Amino acid sequence: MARNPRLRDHVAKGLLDTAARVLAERGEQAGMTDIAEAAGVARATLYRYFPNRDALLEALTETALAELAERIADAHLDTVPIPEAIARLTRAMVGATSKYRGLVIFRKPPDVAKEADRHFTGPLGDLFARGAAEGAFRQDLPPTVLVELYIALLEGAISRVLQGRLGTEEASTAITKVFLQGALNGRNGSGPPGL
Amino acid sequence: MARNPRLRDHVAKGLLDTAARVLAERGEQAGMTDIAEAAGVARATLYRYFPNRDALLEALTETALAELAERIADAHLDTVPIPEAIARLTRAMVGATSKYRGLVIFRKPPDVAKEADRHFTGPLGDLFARGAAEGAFRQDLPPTVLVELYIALLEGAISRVLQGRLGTEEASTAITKVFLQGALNGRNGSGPPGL
Amino acid sequence: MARNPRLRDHVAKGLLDTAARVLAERGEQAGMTDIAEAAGVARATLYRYFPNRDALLEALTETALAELAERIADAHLDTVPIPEAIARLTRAMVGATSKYRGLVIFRKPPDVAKEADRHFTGPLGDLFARGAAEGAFRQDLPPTVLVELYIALLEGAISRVLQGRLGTEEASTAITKVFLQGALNGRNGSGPPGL
Amino acid sequence: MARNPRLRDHVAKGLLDTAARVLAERGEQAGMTDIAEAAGVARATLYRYFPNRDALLEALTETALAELAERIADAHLDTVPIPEAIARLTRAMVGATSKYRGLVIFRKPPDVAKEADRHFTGPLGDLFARGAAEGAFRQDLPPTVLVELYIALLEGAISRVLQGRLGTEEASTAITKVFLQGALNGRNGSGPPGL
DNA sequence: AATGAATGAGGGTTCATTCAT
DNA sequence: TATGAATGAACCCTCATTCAT
Repeated sequence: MARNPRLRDHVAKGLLDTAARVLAERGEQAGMTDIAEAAGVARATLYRYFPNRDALLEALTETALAELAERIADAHLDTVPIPEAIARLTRAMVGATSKYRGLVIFRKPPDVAKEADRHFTGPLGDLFARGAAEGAFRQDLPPTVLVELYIALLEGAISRVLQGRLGTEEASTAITKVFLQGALNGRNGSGPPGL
Repeated sequence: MARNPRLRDHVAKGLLDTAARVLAERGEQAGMTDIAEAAGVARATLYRYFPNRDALLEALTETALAELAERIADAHLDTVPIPEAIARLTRAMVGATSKYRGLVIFRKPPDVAKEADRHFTGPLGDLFARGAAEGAFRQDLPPTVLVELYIALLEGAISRVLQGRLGTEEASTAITKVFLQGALNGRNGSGPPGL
Repeated sequence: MARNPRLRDHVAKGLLDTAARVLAERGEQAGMTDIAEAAGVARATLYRYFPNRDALLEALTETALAELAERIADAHLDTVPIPEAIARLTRAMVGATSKYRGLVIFRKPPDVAKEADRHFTGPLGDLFARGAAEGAFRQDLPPTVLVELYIALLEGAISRVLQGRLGTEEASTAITKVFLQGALNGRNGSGPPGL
Repeated sequence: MARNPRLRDHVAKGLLDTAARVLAERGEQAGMTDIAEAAGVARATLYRYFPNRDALLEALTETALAELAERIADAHLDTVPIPEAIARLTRAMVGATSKYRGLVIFRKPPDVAKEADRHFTGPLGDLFARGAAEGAFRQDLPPTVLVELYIALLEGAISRVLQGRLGTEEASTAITKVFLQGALNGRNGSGPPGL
């Protein structure tokens, strides 16, 4: 009785996990039926935990973003040079998102914008802002565009990881390498340090 | 009666155009009703031309890919150096897709794989194969991965163009620059040294 | 083709008839399923004619009230003395409503108020206003209360007719007699001694 | 343990009170959830006292009718003349029902018939039987019909009281007056001219 | 050939009811 | 005993698809 809320949260988490998996497999058009079925509960039970489909999706997004934020925080991006920071960020995101399927995280911008901005664009924006301030990036493209391209690479990589067309490590390494070489400022002749 | 097939094809083309427009406007969840309505015909008529929704989407993909292939062919990629080829290819793709909305072109991979491979992976694969043969690409990543990343960038760029977050030219230029600097082999003195 | 609208209206009328019957039988909580089933069509077909449950109920009410209004108009209440007018009105209403079940006509006041006022309260109000003006009614009760009681009698009578506990004629006669003797002005020496 | 049944009955009574209140407020479509919530117990607890919704409604009706019967008994209808008896009866019923909301008492006839007949039709039937025997009622309508009309007036009055369209006293007085004048035997020279 | 009409299957949601603690 | 959790059945509604004209 004392850990009733605990239990409840635990079940809810389990349902979210299942939902993540099912949405990843069947696509965003998977129905409540599919999710409930996959979770081994009745549809009505699913509704006990999430009052409607949107609530579930929202909770899913929130969870995914929270996990992501935690990983990003753990990476202490602000204590290392830009290249290393991007390498860490990439690994964090590709790793974290393999579970929550890119499509969920990178869903309709208006829908997630609020939460995403809080958890995600924040740190990422900080990182790129620092890079720009340090003159680490190439000067012929605005940092905002670089951010967009980086996210595009991430999305693509995550999507391919989820499809099994790329391994997690392989994908992380590849986009880190390509993006760093492609985006960093090569003026010091040095180039990014080895990964 | 002799040009019945002609006429039929012509009408089908018109329906596909409408479908492309409606799907672009209303998103992939636009219904047959919307399409038929927008085309000014009855739903049943739409079904006379495309036996079911999937057939329509397939035809749409096919058409889009064909248009794309034409543009790519027109670019004569094989007559110019790799960097220029990639620049042309990028412009062609970003430009072409504005009509058929990325989501249609880059639909569920298993669905489109067949057609895409025929029209699209073909030339694109040729290009990257030539690049690999010429040693134009960095050696620490397999060409297939580079192709994936390139496509990821394209998808992201197109998506952002469609959302109005990036201009067509801006997007083309940016991904060309970043991808080239990031993917090309820097041994010829340019770019940062290999990672 | 020419009588397409005709046909459509005809079918819609049929569905309304069935709906009236089913709602009368199963009560207001009868579902779209019941109605469609009773009409021998698929539920989706029912929705072709009435976009949702409320629309159907509204149409039903409207139809019932229209029929009622027609009957009332035919009765030319303003050409006869009050007692005869009330007798006619009663017959008209009890007769008309046997089909559309009182519950439909006398539904939630806020819901039907608009239409009801237009068709129904109008003539009825006129009649009682005239009666009041002529001094036909007893003076110890306000005419508005008399209207309410009259309607209450009507509702009760109709309900009992629908339940088969009273015959149509029997009910009409009874409430006419009782209401007239009870509501008319007995100044002509009649009426039981005062309470 | 000895007064377990006592306690049980006491709780059940409390639940019925709450149910009466909630049903009066939210209408007959109030759910078990609403009732349990308003009573401050879990839904399952409600089910321990009333095995299902119908049982609860039945118990509610039973209670209401019992209360009614008590009031009627208190009125000692058989000790006063018919007109006074009807006046008392009317006040008793209109007053009593404010709590149990007419809709509960006058529910689907087949459902309540059993109970109603036992508690309610009994005394009321007795009253009208006496009236008929005394020759108090008009002779041109059978007493059974008069009973029906009287109940119809009661229902209507109660309903209007509950809707706030009529005051309790106002309603009681009005239907008493109208019904008496309308139903009593006018042999003493009264009555409106023949229809 | 084109269409209005009809439909079955499914989607989200609610609610009375049962189960297990 | 009281309760939170779980559930199945039903409801309203939509949409891709088929039928008959």
